[in-house]
Amino acid sequence: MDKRDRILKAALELFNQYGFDNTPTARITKEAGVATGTLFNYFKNKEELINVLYLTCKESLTRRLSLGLEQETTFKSKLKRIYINYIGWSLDHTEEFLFFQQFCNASCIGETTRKEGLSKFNNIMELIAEGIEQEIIKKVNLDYMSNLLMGILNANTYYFIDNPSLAADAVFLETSFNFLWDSIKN
Amino acid sequence: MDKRDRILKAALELFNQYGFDNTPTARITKEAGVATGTLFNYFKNKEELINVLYLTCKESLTRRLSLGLEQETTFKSKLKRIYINYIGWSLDHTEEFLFFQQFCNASCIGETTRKEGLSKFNNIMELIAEGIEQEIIKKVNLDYMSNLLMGILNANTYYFIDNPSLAADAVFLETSFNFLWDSIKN
DNA sequence: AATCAAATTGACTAATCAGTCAACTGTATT
DNA sequence: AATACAGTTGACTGATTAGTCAATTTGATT
Repeated sequence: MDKRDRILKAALELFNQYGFDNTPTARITKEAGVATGTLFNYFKNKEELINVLYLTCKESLTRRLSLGLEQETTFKSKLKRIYINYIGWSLDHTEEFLFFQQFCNASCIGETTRKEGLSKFNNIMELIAEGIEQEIIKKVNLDYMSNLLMGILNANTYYFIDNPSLAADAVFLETSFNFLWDSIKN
Repeated sequence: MDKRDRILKAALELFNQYGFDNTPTARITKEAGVATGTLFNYFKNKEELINVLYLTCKESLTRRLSLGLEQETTFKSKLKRIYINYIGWSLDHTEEFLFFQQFCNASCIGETTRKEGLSKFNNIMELIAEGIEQEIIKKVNLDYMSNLLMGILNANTYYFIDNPSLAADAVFLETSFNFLWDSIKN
């Protein structure tokens, strides 16, 4: 792993544990095993570091979300695939998931970064819009629907992270998806 | 309003806007119109200040949640009352709601404070447990259920805060509750 | 071996901030 | 008027930290 990656990895863990402002850059570089100055060779400043981290994580997540999506034929099965991919990614990348939860609304993430991150969800938003149009799910504002879906999704994910053994339990995974589905289905 | 209250109010707004570590105590006292030393007459240190703030807000919320609850007779109507009270409180106390969202898991809130805050929800947890026992709502782990309920509740609340005009719309309020109810009902 | 550029280093600086404390103020009591 | 005292003040201190930069190392090329 090159120095840039080691810095990103150390920053991820330390930002999660201590927060952005309570993590000295000296601590990050020490954890990464490089000199304090090296961080500023790869990143203009501490803010750029966390913004790069944000986009890197988001990209990793969105790649995972579309995995196997083309095989699914119905709206419900597509949504379920996304649901399972989201939880799977979060269990495989717990640090990254928790990083999002903590920093998705933090002011150290710039407006540009946030928008770039959101745009990666465009195709999912389109899928949901279709579901509403075709009256498969309840007819409400798209903003409302996506907001609610994220709320349910994250609540479930937190639970699976706290109880990782349940994630292997296909029955419970199905049950948990039904909480989401029953909420929105027409 | 006495100086203590002015300090709490200023801290609430500034912590929300800039975060705990990015809010100098000097800024809080300036906003409150008192000297920098005065903060430390009322609070041992900056951490005690945010912990007191947390418990003060939580108490205000829990008082509101039980408002008119005794008039409701069925499980569903009780839950709906709590739902409406929660959203109503959050709209009346947006700063306090956002404070919770930002700091409920922050490390500056002590373990003791967090436990004391959680205990205020005990009677609501009991209500939910009854709903499960009586098979009115789906049979799952109480932790899972409360986690999911909070997720749906907060997602809805965020939406109402962003679209305050909708909160006066009784039909939409009903619709939004049905997303929650349909998710959990048996 | 000699040369050069790019990467890396870590001591250092300028700035910031939590909390202290000696001095001051206003009010109550005698 | 004198005394006492709780509340308030804000200049100050010791500690911390983001970012700099001149010196050093590395590794490729001739």
